[in-house]
Amino acid sequence: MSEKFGFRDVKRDVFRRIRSNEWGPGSLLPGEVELATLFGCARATVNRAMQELSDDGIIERRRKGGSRVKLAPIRQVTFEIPLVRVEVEARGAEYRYKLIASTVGKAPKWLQSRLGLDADTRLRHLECLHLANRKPYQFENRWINLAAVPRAEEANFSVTGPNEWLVSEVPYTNAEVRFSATAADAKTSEHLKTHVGEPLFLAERTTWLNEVPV
Amino acid sequence: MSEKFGFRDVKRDVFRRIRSNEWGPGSLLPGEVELATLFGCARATVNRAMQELSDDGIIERRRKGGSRVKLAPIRQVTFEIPLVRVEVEARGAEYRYKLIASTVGKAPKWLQSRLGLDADTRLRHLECLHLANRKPYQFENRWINLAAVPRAEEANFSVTGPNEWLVSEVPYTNAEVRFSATAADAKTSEHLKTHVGEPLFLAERTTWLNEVPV
DNA sequence: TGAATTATTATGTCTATACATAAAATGAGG
DNA sequence: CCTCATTTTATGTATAGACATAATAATTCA
Repeated sequence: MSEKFGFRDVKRDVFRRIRSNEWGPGSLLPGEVELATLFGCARATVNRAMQELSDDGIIERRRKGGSRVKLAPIRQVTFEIPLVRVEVEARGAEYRYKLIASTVGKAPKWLQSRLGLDADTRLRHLECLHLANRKPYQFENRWINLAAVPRAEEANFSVTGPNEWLVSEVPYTNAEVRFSATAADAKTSEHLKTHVGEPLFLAERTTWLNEVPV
Repeated sequence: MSEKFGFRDVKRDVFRRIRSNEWGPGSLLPGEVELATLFGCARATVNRAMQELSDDGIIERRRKGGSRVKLAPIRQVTFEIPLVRVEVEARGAEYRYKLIASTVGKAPKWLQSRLGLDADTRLRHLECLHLANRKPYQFENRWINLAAVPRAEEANFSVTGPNEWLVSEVPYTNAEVRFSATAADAKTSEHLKTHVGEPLFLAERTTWLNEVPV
């Protein structure tokens, strides 16, 4: 017989019908009760399925007036930022890490204004190189706000990179990531990522990753 | 008195405690029943909250053995790919679109192998320019698989860009997006996005976006 | 002792029911 | 015909209770 329909099945099936154009973009699709009887399950089950489809950006829902297929799909992309080490090792390459420079001091002006820091905020500045098979893979240029992460002042980054260190020390950071591609001169081609820290406990991080073309 | 605790409140509060390091990275946090009594709500409510935190990549859950705070936060980033037009207009600039070239023919070899197409798959090739305040903003170089979207053969792209057209015509495409920054010579700096179509009805799309530095 | 079996436990999911809420539809006055 | 109050309706959320499932812990037996 037909097995039980769980919310995953419902979700899958609704999604299938959307893809197959049975329910086209913008069209109003059946109400939860209707779908519930159609699939032979409780409304709550359908609800969860639809909720997730909504979270996934497939459909749009409004009280009274039902759910409709979103006009513009694909608009959100989620992707992961792997640790460099993991990234390198995933390619079967040998990972190496090298600390180039490490200083503690005040923030340069442009950084102050960009992040809204006090003039006398002390930062630790690190420059490190990540290597894959002995060849430069990524250059990491990082400022760590010592007011946010005091322990970073004494940490030893000669073995472990600051990224991995932070990940294991700092609970959570609200990150804002921005990508832009500027014309690449020999040493300055960049993906620029800016992590702006959360108010209370959190790190404010700024990272310039200069990717050397493979 | 204390208002009712909904799953949002639970989620918020648990998240707060994680950020404040009350429950640090890797630590095991209380079970659902415990949290339920703590917040004075049903287990199902807590469950939903935790489920979402899990979806958001904040915590990790395992049957028997509870939920723990993820070691590596921030690893996923979700961002949106806006329509170029919207993006431009959001900056208060005047949007203009211009079709440069439009041909129909077979796929070049490198494209065939990249997407796994038949040798005689017919594609429509478009080159368009998106302008902001009369200045070039983005160059769009797009191939549309006519086997997947037959109607694209007759569509007129002189007024509406192919992206917007597709969005309104094609139900859903499973997209794989890849970014890379190659050294930018005058006309070829690129974000490369590859959309691999879904089996049945879906578009296979390939888009090179050459961003001209502002 | 070690491997196989069973019990325990936390999460995963479904259900029926109830009430809340936002928005559309309706209807009453003006 | 317009405006405002009222009703209707689909989704949003909470709940108790039940069973499923996976993984660990405990126990049994060879």
